[in-house]
Amino acid sequence: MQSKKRNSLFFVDVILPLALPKAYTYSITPEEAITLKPGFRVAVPFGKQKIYTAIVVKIHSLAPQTYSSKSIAAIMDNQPVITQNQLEFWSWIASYYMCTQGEVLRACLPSALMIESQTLLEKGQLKEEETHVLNDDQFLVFEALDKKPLTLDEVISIVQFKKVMPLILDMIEKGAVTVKQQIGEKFIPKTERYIKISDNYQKEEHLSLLFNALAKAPKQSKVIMALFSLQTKQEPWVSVAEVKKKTGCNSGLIRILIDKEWVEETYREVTRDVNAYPASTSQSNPLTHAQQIALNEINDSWMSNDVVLFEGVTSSGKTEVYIHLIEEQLKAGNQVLYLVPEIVLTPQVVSRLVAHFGDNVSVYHSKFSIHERTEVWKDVLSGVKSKVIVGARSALFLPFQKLKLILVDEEHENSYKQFDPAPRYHARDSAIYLAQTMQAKVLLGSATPSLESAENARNKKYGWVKLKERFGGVSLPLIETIDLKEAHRKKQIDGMFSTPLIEAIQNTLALNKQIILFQNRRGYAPILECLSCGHSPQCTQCDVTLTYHQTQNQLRCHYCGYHIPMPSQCHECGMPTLTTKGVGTQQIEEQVNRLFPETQTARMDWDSTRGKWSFDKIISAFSKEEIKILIGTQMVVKGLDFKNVLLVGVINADQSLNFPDFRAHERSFQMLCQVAGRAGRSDQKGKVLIQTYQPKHPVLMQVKKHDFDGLYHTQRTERIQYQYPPYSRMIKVTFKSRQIENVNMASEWYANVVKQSYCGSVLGPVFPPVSRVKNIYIKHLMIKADQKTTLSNLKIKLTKAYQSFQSIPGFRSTKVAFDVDPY
DNA sequence: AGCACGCCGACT
DNA sequence: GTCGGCGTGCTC
Repeated sequence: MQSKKRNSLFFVDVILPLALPKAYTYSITPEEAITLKPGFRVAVPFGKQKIYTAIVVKIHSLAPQTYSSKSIAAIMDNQPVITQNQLEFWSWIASYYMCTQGEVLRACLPSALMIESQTLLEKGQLKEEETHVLNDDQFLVFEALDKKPLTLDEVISIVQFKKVMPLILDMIEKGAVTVKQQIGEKFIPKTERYIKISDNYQKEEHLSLLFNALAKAPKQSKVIMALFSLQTKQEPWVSVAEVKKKTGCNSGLIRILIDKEWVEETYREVTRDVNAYPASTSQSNPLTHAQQIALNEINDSWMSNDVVLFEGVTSSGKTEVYIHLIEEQLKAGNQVLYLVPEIVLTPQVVSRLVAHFGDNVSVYHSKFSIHERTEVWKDVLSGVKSKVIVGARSALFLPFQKLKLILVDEEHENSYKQFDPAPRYHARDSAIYLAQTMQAKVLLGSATPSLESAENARNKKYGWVKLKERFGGVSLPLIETIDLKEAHRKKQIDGMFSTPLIEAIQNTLALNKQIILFQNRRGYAPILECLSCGHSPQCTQCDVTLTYHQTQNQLRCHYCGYHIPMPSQCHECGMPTLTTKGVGTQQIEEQVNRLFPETQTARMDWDSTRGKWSFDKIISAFSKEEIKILIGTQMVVKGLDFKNVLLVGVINADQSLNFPDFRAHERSFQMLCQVAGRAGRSDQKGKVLIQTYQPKHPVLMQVKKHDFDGLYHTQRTERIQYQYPPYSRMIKVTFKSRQIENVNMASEWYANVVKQSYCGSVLGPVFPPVSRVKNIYIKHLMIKADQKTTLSNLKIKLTKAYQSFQSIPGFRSTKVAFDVDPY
């Protein structure tokens, strides 16, 4: 041990993927000191047993004075996988959002690049006859992988020595080993359904039997005929999509044929690279006059501003302008980052980009498999492929080389903010910082900008370009409110549907047009209630009422996944008088099916669309007009472009307007405008009906007039008056502990310390609406930095207070988390 | 984040 | 008398 210390002249400081406040120092050999540079990955022993992948940030020869350093286990790269620019970006994120660099590292590196002790290794593609490329130890491991996947520790016990990292890395290189998918991010291959005529009926003579049986079912025989004509000798299977296209039949009909065993079904995997996104049918449109002007204005504005706010009403063709901007950058050989709020919700955007830029486009999203993500990471790093990255917020962390443009689409969306775990960053704000460090330009696009961005544009901090004309001169939809109070009084209501809405749906169906019904999810999950005693079943581990899930006939907890079968009588009083209360999309779908039994409907929310491909299925069915009425939450309104939708119904606007949050009005406006934008994207003037108990609400009046400026001015006045962002800055501090007394004491103590050192406002601590999750109690403290105090000053004070907090025994078991700009 | 060490309650 | 709960401290 001693000899190690004496011999070491060279050291590396590394970031470990843990919530540790500082870098750790390891010793390296002179040869390693020549090889290593900042941005290299090294495997390091940490603690008694663990091995982690760490990132080198500094190479130096300052021997640590207070401890003796360990030496690294292995160098994992031939060249840096993290750029210098990224390291600087990490450190900014960590300090701005008050977290550790390790947490940032964890959030941004694809896990395949982060092998550690518990990572599972699997047998790779390498064939038995090619195993001569492996040495004896490697062969031993290779064989052991036959039985089961191994962890690094298990590999160590097989080969009987500790430094297995070089060995494993070499095996990965040779294809003998791959990193196993982690639980929770299972690779779900995209599948497509195929059917064929059952083997029993394939022979001529049996086929006639089949047709006889189907004599009275012309639709069914049409499908059989189609199958017969589409199948070939080599390929009896025909894709369901093709059959549907040819015969216009629906899934129900095919189901019947399968149930009768005349037809068999199977699912086949479809390759899932970016090009699997269907190339868009829309051709590259030359810019309209208005778009061309906007494009010029954006370019002009970039001369004097790094950030430009691009306010374009829905259907004004913002994407077309983006495409031209991207084109300019590609010609110059630069990289472009196109941020979208939720990648699953934007297959149409991806399709259009692929149609224009082909192989240059890569998609990056945390839902992708680790292998796909690693692929994109390496492509971006090489700077050769992947020139245009379409991604959700985490795409910000890719190793860009020549990033010169960042597009932030739907800039106002709150899904750009990460809430948990750390780093709790805002992708829009972080993008602006990142762009600065790379001399890149930023374009913030939105139909309804956030108040922050609008304010920055007004103050000339950002450029401001507006595109008010809808593409092809499509007129804005007519927006009307329906007074639910009056409807109740006149008894013009059936469940959640007022008579005017029902009539509008009927009229739209008669025109053979489509309808979207929108239900805001917030506060509207159905719960179970006993009519006799008023009891509602609660989660045993969280402070929430269980919600009713019809599909599984279960009561579930949204926070921890706890679930029980639907009870038949009340647990409290034993009476069988249980009813469901609250209206979710499920209930609306039931009512729609009752009111319009002949109509094809579909429901789309986070429960009904697990995984990204079921979402695609609903979308494609709706765009092919197999579905007439689409019922859904927030996700139906995002980035979807349906030509045939003429009516949008908002079931209830109130719960969003009345939400207790200073952003409720801004959010409601943005949401309703976005919903409204789905109506009438084609030739005909669309219609939007909003059911509400407050038809005179100022926000609804502004929505009706498409009056963003009006909203902006009323909101601005309000925010200045009450000192809400952007006229103050906020930091939320969260306290968590198993013991309720601990959270109470710890949070009170901390609040007092902050109050003494700071004269701004400290709100709380308070229990949040859900104050216990998985048996852990939670308390929140809000701290406002007014204009006198800078945000960084406040952060310093909060950190100091936290340091004294940590020195108090008894508080150590209470976890503290900071959320800067918690919006 | 893990993991070991250490001090208090319910079991053989 | 031990097993095991989780509070505390440390990891280069």
